Amino acid sequence: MALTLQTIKNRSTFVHIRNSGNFIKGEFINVQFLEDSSLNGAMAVGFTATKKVGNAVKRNKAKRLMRELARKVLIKYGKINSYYVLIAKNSIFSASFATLEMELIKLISC
RNA sequence: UCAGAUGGUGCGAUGAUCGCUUGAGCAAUCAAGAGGAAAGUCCGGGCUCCUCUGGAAAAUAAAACCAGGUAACUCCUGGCAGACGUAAGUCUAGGGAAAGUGCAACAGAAAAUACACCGCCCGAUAGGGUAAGGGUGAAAUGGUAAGGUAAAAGCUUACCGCAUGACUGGUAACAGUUGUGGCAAGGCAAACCCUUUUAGGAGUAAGGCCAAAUAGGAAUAACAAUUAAUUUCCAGUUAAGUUAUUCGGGUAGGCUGCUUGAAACAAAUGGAGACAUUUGUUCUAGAUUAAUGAUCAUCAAAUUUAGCAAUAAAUUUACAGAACCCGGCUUAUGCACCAUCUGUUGCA
RNA sequence: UGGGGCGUCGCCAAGCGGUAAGGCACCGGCUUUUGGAGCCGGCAUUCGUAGGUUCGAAUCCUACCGCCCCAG
Repeated sequence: MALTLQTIKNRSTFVHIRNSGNFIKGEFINVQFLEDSSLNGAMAVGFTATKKVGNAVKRNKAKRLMRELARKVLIKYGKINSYYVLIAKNSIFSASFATLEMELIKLISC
């Protein structure tokens, strides 16, 4: 499977997704989702950890966790030609990795 | 044993699987990959650009016991003085109040030139002498004792304090000894200020290079049946216009700056120490939505729960993430360990 | 990266070396049949935190914490 996972790097695309995409609320992470046919069969992921999550160490840790989740979950279950933005919540550190996986699968599939 | 002082060290280890960043390689793959504070951005430098021929003064800001260390510092080391502590030790913006200006609520007679409010003494009053006694205040113009006097007073003497000359020790700050003076010079300079010393400004988003699209600029050539100016007409010229080519500036973006450096480690030598010198070995992060993670196993540590205990289960560790680079300071920090030292109690 | 400012009662704030003004809100009382309005009284013990200077600090100095603004 030749599915490539791009990362979103521009602020303008983040704003675009936030304005026109869907917002799905979860227990540990929130997801923003937008379908776009101009991606040519790829999938793009962005990660957001605000200052509410904690200091720099905690924000980095949250991003790493979400990156790992994206690699394991989104490649299998995600839709092609779509943007995903994962937003960390404060409770992400209290959950184990397996529960996070289950949560993300549930959020994506609905 | 308990309580403390100073200085220092470490932060999980090993293996497997899946991944991330950089470098090398055609490729397979191989190698490397966060800290003592990376933090706050509080100081000092390197590096780069700007201003200036070079300097000086003013202004502003900072520093302020002595000697040394350092590329430099407001940093560090050693010492001196003062304060605190039973002690080991700790702390100190620690120059100048006799250049000048200013401040001190309330209370108190008086808060700074003691014009004496009460009191004491002389005296018939007027007036004079007197800082010993008022009980205020944070602070009241040397303290105690004796002599002295009308009452008093460094007025005199002794001791203590203070100031100052000389000598001795010390590189010096300073300390000690001894003589002299007879108390003069109250406090606040983290109030203004004075003295001495230091400082040009901006920052790697500095600076350098490459360079789309769009818009605009310049040059050259061509087109003219157009418009305007040259008083009118014709020709010419100039300025507008269109097309083509070229040029440089420059935005997005990219490359560089970027990691070999006052470098790290080890040993020896010098020094009381900070530190310096020599020799050897090593190359040790370079991201830009910003790289170190996830899962499993064993061992080690901590916490919680259950248990009389052995032990079992769960959770993972404190503070915290490089962003041009060094030297410091400050702040945040759990646990374990090491070295030297002090006091107390008990025993010998 | 560099520069500047603020923090005082629940809210808005004055004071800038000598016992922390005021307004709104809140509480109690008076008045009223009741409420409102009015009148009287009450409400700051670490002046963001810690240390220092001083006889004395909200005020001066130093270091932290939080918030806001400006330039690039």
